[in-house]
Parts: sequence; structure tokens; C-alpha cells
Amino acid sequence: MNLSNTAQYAIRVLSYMAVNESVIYTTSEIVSKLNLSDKYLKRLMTNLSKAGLISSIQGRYGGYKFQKSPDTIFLIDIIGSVENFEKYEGCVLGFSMCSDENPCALHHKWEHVQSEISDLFHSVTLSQIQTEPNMKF
Amino acid sequence: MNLSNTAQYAIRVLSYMAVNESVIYTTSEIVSKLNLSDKYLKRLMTNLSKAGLISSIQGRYGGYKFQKSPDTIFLIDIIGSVENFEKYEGCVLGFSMCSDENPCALHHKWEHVQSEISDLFHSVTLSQIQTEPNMKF
DNA sequence: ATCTTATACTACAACCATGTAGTATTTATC
DNA sequence: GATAAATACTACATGGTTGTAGTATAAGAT
Repeated sequence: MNLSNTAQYAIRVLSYMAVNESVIYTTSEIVSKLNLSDKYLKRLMTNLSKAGLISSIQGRYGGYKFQKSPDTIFLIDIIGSVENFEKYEGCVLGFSMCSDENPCALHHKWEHVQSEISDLFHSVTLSQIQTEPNMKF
Repeated sequence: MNLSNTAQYAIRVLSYMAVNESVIYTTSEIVSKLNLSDKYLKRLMTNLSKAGLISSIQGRYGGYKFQKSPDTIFLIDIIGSVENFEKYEGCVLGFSMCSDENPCALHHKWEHVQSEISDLFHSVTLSQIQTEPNMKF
């Protein structure tokens, strides 16, 4: 599906935080658990805060916690907060106008798959993501 | 779905050529019909030739024609000839290992959609793409 | 007030996809 | 053989994503 690395990180981080949704997480804990770049994660967390998904607590014993309840955060909210989600919903061949009346070569074949992709991202919330023992973050 | 521009171009060009599969097409004709960059298309055509999908005819009255019959060219062949298709089939969160036993956060939700995407690209050939009067290339 | 430990900001580097420019090569026609 | 019309090749430019480095700022603990 080719989500950007940043979007993948965002989903992984928030999934991890959603396991205990009221805990305050520091970047150093997230970095050690998810094994990703420290500096890059910090920037990402700032962006997720600005997007209103989480809130930051500065200073000693600071960190990040959810600003909205995980059951109100949809995958599209996460992805949309770090990149333009439209690139995943527009015409698969890149046309700005593509419809049943004036379709691209793949329009009819692709229509059904596209709606499944969109439905999933629009309907799945953070709290609906299964947390099972063997799950990786 | 976020195919690369190059992959989108490739599908559009070959869809256009498939309408009259035995005709020799010059880059200038394709450029004028599909309205894309002349130089970039030329490089793309060279790559599609090297990939074995089309063959080039140099010199005067030259151009490009199909090397394989359009009904033997699957979408995955086209995309795979210009970029690494695995990025569309791997784990949606980017893990190199992701399975039912050791899944990522989205694994179970995504599984079904992923198989629909893969099925489509693996099963649809150029000749199966509908050519209707209002279709755009 | 000062120290410590967090996040916030800004600048820069590396890489890849995309696109442009110019030259070289090939081959049918004359 | 010379010309014309096509593809092939090489180098460079641009922009976005990803990642790194260093400094600034905030706020609790003492």
C-alpha cells in the first residue's frame, strides 16, 4: 500500500500508546520500544500534537498523552495529520477528474478495491486495533 | 493508491497502445495524445523495451510496438518493470516480517484488502482493460 | 532561583523520483 | 554516401521525504 514512513510511524506510535491510553509516554520510551529514529520521532510527536491527536507536556516528567480518546481517532485522522490522504483516494492513474462517465483505463476495475481501502481507513479507530500478545509495534 | 507517476504513465501508455496492438507508435504521437513530458516518456519507453514488454524500432519510421501480446501482460508486469512492486504488497506498516502469528497492529484488518489489491494487479491484463468511447488515456 | 529533564525549533545533509538538456546512435529513404 | 527521423545515452536540475545536529524553550523538583 505504500504509506509513507512517517504515516507508518504515526500509526505504530499511537497504537502503542493506545494500549494504556491514559499513560504519559516520553519519546525515549517510545524510541526504545519501537526502535526508530529519536530526532525524527520527536518531530513527528510535535506534529501529532499540533494536529490535535495527542497533547504534549513539557518539562520534567513531561511527555505525550492522548488529547482525543482512541475510539474517536480513525486511521484516516492519523494518516491525514502527517501527509495528504487524497493521494490514496484519488484516481489510481493520477487523473484529477475520473468518473464513470469519463473514466481512466482502470476506473471500473479499480472502483471496488478503492472503496474497500477508503472504507477501512475511514472506519477503523485506534481502539479497534487488536492488541494480542504476539503483536509487534 | 499512490502508484508512482512513472507507473501511472506506463499503464496509460500501454493501455493506449493496446487499442491497436499491432501499430507502431512514435513517442511524439503518444506525447500529443497523453500530454506528458517528451523526454521523460522517451526514457520510460526505453525502460519498457528493456523490460521486454515492447520493442523499439530505431531509425526513420521507427517507434514502438508490443513485444508480448497485451493479453499476456498483467498490470503487475507493467508496474514491476518500472518500480519495485513489493512496496505495494508488503506489510502496510512497513515490517519485513508480519504474519498471523506475529502481526503488526493493522495486520488482521488489512489482510483482506491487501489480497484484493494483489489479486487485481496479478489478474488483470492489458487486453482486459475496457476501451469505451469516453475513456481517457 | 537554579538545576534537570523534558519538548520545540531551525538548519542542514542524503537520497530518490521526477523532469530537462544536449549529444550520440541507428536506419530507411533518396 | 548524405539526409532525415527516429530511439539511446549521459549529465544535470529540482523537489519532497527522511534523517541528523545543535540550540532554544518550558516547567517540575529542589
